[in-house]
Amino acid sequence: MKIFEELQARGLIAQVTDEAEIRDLLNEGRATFYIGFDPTADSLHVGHFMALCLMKRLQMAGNRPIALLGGGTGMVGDPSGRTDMRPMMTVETINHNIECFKKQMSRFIEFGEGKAIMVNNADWLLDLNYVQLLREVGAHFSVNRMLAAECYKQRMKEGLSFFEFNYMIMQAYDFYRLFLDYGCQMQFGGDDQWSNMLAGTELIRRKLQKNAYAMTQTLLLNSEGKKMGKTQAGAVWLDPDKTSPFDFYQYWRNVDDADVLHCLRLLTFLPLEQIDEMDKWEGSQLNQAKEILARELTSLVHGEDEAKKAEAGAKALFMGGGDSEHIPTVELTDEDLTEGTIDVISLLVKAELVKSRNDGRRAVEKDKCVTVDGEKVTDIKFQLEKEQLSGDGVLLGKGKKSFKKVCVK
RNA sequence: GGAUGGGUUCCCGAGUGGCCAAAGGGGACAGACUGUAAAUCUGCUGCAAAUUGCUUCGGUGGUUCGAAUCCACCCCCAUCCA
Repeated sequence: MKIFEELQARGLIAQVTDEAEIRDLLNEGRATFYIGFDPTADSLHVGHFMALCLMKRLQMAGNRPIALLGGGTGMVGDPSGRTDMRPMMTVETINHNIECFKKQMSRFIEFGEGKAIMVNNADWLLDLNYVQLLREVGAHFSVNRMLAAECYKQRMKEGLSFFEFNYMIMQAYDFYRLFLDYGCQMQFGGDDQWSNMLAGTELIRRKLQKNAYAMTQTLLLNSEGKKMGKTQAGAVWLDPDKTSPFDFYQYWRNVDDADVLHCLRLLTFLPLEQIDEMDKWEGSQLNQAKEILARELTSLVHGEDEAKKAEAGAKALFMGGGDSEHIPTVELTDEDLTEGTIDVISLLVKAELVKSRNDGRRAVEKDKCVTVDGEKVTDIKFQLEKEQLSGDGVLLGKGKKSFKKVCVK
């Protein structure tokens, strides 16, 4: 099975401009393509991960990827799929985020001579002259058509500033520049990028009378049509300091039954035959599929060692016994203790198992769901001595799912 | 610039002088049931030195014993007109 067919079989392809042409270019390894990443945060998230996987798959098939960092487009912010304007980021934030992105990306994609290329659109966007741009590029855009684009339609109710309206033009210009400078004839991206990407192919056609292609990737949605990779605490980050490998593992271990197979196809590199085999599993057997999903992804993102640790920790907590060494641990210092003791509520707050002292009080008194080493604690005055917390510490639990080991250094 | 309607807690949204830390729904969290799933049912959801106190209804001032609610000015958003 060739790469294009595999992408299709995995359900990764959402829309294409010219299927026959794209298939040939990709399958023959002749494509130079780009994917843009706007530095909206100081870590990549799951959506970016999918894009990186796509780059990797295509790179393995002999194609040349360009990772475009949006140092210029990030100055504006893509209004697609949003109901309000993104907060404007400072140049410092943007640059910092770009550095973070670079580090994380290099872990997935091979950059360098004859390999993938990394560019920053700040290099050309920031120096553009307004009037000149209007004449050279603006003349090729029809406002009527732009307004009809799906990504702007959603914003017609809530309001769309002229500032954001220009985003599409910037992205189109990026494609045009990469086409000229690197012979990049394809752009890939999330399905929400479709209109922006088409703007690019059209700009190239109008200015150069040349063909360029676009293909969008399925967005990672769950069976209810909501974006995956979000939790109440925000996104599931790839940065281990923002989302620990354990939490990352748990996120995938806990996906809905209805979504496991879908995720395996879209996100892992496991052979399709193996995934099809799992597709026959039912009921509680799906738990195995979830374990595989969690292990595979954690391994890809954080390395095999971290994946094993996360798995061991999870087994210790939920399957009984096992190796408790790898349960996420919070280390306290003497300053966290008062006269060598600490009360449960403070402990819950320090361990970030509750969001406030009130929340902790409720958990203890009302929900009665707090445990210390498996013993239920229902008295908010409950104190822990330093001796209990030294060494391995104690296992603090809130409910059946949230646990932290707490110890004093 | 003009007219009209708006800005309420994580989100949607009710509330037009005290009974308001603010209805209802969603989400989140906890419990029952399970398979660390879903669905369902129940509880719960501002903060703290907790029978009390403090902060919150776009902002700043004002009226009042008392303001999310009334007044003034300002900021922001939508729709129509320019």
